Amino acid sequence: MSDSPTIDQQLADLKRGCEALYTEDALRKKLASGRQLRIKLGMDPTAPDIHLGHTVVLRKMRQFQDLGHKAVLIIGDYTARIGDPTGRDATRPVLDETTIQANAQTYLDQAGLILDRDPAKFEMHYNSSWLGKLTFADVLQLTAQFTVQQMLHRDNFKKRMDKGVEIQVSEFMYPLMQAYDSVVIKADVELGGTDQTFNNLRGRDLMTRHEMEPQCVLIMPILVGLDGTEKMSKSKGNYVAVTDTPDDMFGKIMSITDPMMRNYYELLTPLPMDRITSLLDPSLTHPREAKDALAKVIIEEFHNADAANAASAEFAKRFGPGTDGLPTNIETKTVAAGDHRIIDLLVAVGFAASNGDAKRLIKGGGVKLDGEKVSDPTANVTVSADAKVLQVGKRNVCQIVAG
RNA sequence: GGGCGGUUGCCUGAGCGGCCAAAAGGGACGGGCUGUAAACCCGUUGACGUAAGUCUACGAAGGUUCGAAUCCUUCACCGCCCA
Repeated sequence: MSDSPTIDQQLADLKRGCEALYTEDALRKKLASGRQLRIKLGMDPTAPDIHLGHTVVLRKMRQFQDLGHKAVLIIGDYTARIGDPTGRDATRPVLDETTIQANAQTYLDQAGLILDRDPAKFEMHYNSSWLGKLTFADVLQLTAQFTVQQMLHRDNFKKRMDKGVEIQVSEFMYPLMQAYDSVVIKADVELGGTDQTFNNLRGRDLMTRHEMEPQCVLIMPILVGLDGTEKMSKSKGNYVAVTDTPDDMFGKIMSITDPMMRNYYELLTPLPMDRITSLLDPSLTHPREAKDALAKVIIEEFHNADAANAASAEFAKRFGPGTDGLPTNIETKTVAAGDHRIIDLLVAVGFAASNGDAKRLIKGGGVKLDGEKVSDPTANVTVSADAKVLQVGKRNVCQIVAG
């Protein structure tokens, strides 16, 4: 960021938000060496949609890049054949080649929103390019560097043993392969989430055995999802995708709880800590404002400042006091002209999952037509060229036109 | 190979042969209060039907019953114990 921060400053910045660092002294030494460090980040090409949770570690990578170091992205296309046992209590299904390629590309596109793709600071490799060339003898040699005890020590293997859930022998290979990646690309630092600790530390072991300077391992915490309890993940639906629209991002971020703001600020924004502290002090900043600022900073990163401001304004217009609650751009749905039952319209525009659902919404008092609450589930609506505004709750609004 | 126990709605989980579309909690959704925050309060939560009601659902397939999520048989998967 500034001209040339001291090593201590650099170290402090890099440690921000981080959960664990193996080891601080080693990293200091590497930073002090003055050479461009090779920062490794492995990517499992199974989940193509990047969300804020993934960006925690990507942002850390970007920090290294900004200090002049090189991001070395490993697309684990070969490791994906096994499936990372991490965080699983069952074996993962194996992906086919085409899917892996497509996912890797998507990942790259989206990670590019955060990483600096300047070739001087960025490298990408598919680990199939070296893992695929190993002979059986090579693999044997590799396996000899690790022990079964070491593997069984690992938490999730242990759990699966206890529960009697099968563990394929091949799954033991996953950490080995990942460790081998570090050897091949001569990593100085490997980044990962807490769930990667075991794998990343194996990289240190293996490098030591290869008489290399072992990589440092920088572990970032897992970002908690919008619900405030589970980790952010696509399957939980508690995520903000980097490809979300500014309005969506804004709305989602505004819905997090106040206590979560600290975590999000620290892990998802570049703001200095003292600034964050004052934003989070309710006597200095109203929590709503702090959240608004948080949302804007995050949106700026994936879109731009104008989009962020627009999203904020739009949000205020829709949900602020003294407004009609209607979005600026109301989505238009076309329906055949003539009379329709209100419940059919609700289903047709996707606001209700079924007729029964539509009736329930009406009975619950959640449906409005042109601003008027609808209370009769059997009501009919005449659709013509004049747009009628249909609302369910505060979030779902569209206008209906004959078409 | 033998013995025992389990498999229920989005999830957890209770379910005397009829009163079970299935308790309870969670989640989700709608309403209230707000800062679309949290907490809290209220309501809803299989499909179709204005409704009466009909249909589909309790691992799978058969069977016994006027009637089965509940009983029997076989199968599948899981757990525990013995060899």
